[in-house]
Amino acid sequence: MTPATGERADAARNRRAILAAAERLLAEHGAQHVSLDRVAAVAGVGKGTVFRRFGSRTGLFHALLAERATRLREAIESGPPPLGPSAPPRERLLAFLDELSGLAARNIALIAAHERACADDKYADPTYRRWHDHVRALIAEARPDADAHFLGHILLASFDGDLVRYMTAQGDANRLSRSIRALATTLLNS
Amino acid sequence: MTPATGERADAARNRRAILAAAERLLAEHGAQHVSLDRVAAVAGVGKGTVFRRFGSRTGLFHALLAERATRLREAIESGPPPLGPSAPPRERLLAFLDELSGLAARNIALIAAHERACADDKYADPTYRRWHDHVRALIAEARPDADAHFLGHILLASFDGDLVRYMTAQGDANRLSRSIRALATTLLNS
DNA sequence: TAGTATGCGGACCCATGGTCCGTTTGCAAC
DNA sequence: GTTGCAAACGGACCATGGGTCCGCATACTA
Repeated sequence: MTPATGERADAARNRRAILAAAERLLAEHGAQHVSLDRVAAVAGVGKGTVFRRFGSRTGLFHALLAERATRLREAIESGPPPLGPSAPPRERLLAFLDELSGLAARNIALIAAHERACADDKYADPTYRRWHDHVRALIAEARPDADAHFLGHILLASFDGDLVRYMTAQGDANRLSRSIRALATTLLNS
Repeated sequence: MTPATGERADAARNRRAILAAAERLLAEHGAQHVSLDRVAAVAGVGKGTVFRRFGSRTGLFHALLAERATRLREAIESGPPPLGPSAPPRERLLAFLDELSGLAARNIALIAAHERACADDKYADPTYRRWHDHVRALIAEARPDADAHFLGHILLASFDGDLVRYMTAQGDANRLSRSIRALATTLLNS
């Protein structure tokens, strides 16, 4: 994230190393066993460097998630339909949820780590807010009578770490996205 | 919870004191500032006693929640309709969700504390499992075609600590239960 | 090549969950 | 009462992990 134009060469190198290390530890051990000490060690930098770069544990995981979500964000903001602005809200919402399903399924450990890093006041997390704003706006457009704010949170709850883990652990790789589609369709069509 | 017939008098007294202390701290400070040291201090017992009684932080909050949920559990298992077994699934589910809304609204801090205590593998928590089993069975009965397991988790996600806090912080005391009713109705009738 | 802002790293601090064990105490048998 | 002991107590102690600090190193600039 944030290439920060004026960044010194060693700083940039370390930033990449830290992100890569966190990613690797997340993949190897669960979300729960990634301490910043270990991240620093694996990245080959001091602990202080991690904090200077990312401010906190929360900041680190947010950066990691934001990096992963960049493409999706761009597609939503200015891409072609069905993700982009020109598609009708129903299709756009379904397309967005599909993409998010894939993202979540591919990054289970990251989602879980990010979740617990944001445990108090998860609604404050920028990525979550962006997603929620998007979903809420689409719901409000498609169904002006509903509590779009509430339903937005509910739809995004489909990507809760435990739920994604459960839904993808059954050998049926598409169950998650299928069930979410069904849910969203129901909510939009009723 | 668990009166444990053979329990010594001092043990019983301390158990009650600990639960009361936890409850009080939860109410006074947020869910995040309740350390077991403080609970022990406020209860007027040693830290070891807290752990001997409840095993862990998770165990303590589970006991607290279970205590609060006892009445609801009994009503579901053997009470009169609409909560009890003799009511039709639709009404039964709506009644259950209503009760849970009230419970959640009255115990926001506890819900939040319990949530983070069960952060890894929340589906392992006995109270959550009981609720989910109940909801899932009712959904499956009313709508055999749906992914009842998934929808059960989604419905229960309505009682996420942050969401409850948000929904009740707007001055409109009934928004939570209204929106959940609407959601459940939609899911059951589609 | 020298000067400076930027970055580095790891020792350090502290909060907190969890353990351990010597001491105390409730309870029951006599 | 007295006594014996299982049960419970409590708080010192440990390990972990997030976060801070500051003297030292180094990438850039003129």
